[in-house]
Amino acid sequence: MNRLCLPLSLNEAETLLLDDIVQRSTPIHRGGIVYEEGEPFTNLYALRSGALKGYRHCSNGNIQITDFVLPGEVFGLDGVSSGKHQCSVQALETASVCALPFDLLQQLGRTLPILQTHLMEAVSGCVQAKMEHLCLVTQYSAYERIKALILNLSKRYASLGQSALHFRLPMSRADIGCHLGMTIETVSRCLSRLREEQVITLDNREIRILKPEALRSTARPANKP
Amino acid sequence: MNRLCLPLSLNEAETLLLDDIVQRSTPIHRGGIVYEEGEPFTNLYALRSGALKGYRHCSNGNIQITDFVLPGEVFGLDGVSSGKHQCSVQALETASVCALPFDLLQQLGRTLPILQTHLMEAVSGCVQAKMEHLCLVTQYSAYERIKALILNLSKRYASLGQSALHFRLPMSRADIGCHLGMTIETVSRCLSRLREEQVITLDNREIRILKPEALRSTARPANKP
DNA sequence: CGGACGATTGACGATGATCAAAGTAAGTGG
DNA sequence: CCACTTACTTTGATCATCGTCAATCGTCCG
Repeated sequence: MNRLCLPLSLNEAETLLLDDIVQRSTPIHRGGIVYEEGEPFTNLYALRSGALKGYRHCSNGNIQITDFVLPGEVFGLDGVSSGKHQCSVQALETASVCALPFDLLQQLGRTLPILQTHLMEAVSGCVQAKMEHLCLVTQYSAYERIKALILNLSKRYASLGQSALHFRLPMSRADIGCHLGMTIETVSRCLSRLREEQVITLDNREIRILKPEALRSTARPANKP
Repeated sequence: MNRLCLPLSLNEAETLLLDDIVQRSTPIHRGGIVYEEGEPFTNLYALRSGALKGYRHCSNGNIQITDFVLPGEVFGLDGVSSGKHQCSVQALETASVCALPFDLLQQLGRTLPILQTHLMEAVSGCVQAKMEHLCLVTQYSAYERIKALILNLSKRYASLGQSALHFRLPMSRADIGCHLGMTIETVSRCLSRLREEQVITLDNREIRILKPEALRSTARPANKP
């Protein structure tokens, strides 16, 4: 199992143990589904390459994109508690995914306590991220939200060892809008504004960050402090 | 332990077991803190009377009210994963709280599997609620959000055996605004509109629902379906 | 080559934030 | 018990933001 798959600090023996339970899947093409809302929760997953979006049908039937998954990230934690997945996950572009059967992971967790810890941290980080996202969406303007998303992606690409300043947006404007709670037109306008202000250059989905510091939102949120 | 505290279907013997570990606290007055963000997670809590708000400091220092707690509800689940509370909880009015030491709960869970199950369901329900809330905030107009909140409170009061159509809002307009992502003025205006439309009557915080069916948002969300 | 999809841009209007003011409730101290 | 302060709420006027509608353009496919 590649270190890309789970960012754990394991020794070689431990890595081999973990390696045993990893199942590699055939590549999933654009639009392909990894799992769907309501399916029984059996695996955690790690994304090896490509990009995914997690989304959910709200009570009204609307779709809400809850998160984007980049290579090296673990996903599928929705459903640990209920035993059923609460979200669906779909490929934004051709993707390769590792499946980690959860019961085996838990078994392994008994001999490798660090695995348990990492798992817990992952769940907790996931919840925390959701709350930060809620805050972003309720308290910031569309422009600030876009800046935050770009910054977020930038940080995550950087932590994958890729360029923090030059990458390709794997998702459409519609996906961004659905994630941040705004229309595609507003997404497009905000991106154009960032381009005009020479904070970024943008060629379709190819983005280059010119002024990283301008993305760190020093601006106060829409609501009062 | 009162059945109000944990809505579990336990037999008498089991109830007695659980009763042993419950710690009742002295009443907490308006503005009092149950626990704060960052504190180590040691207890689950059940609210016996009064009302609470859960809130969080976002990365920008802003406050986001994540939820309101009504009597009979369990809270404190934030922090199960990380071991530290991710939210703070404060009393909106004089409140009485039961503390359930988590380690004892887990111990008890080994002999009472149903307790484990209920706990898991609680966590999962909590996550689900957060996602519904995200959906509400990103996709609905201020007016719809207010309707949803009233309906939500109504249902919860009903499930406590209180009137679903006549109750007192324990929180200020500012709290509502902070929870739903809008200003106090907009909150007030939406409430006034509901009054004009004779969906509710409202005397300060005393609310009476005249047309419950009008609260069930048949209206499509702000964004496209 | 043409059709479908995605993205951009403009014009317009509705929603909701902001600023301001006044009214109401609640708590405090005499 | 009342005067007074403070906090909370309501309402109005104005303005910015963002959604809607519409047209155009570019890109990716078959």
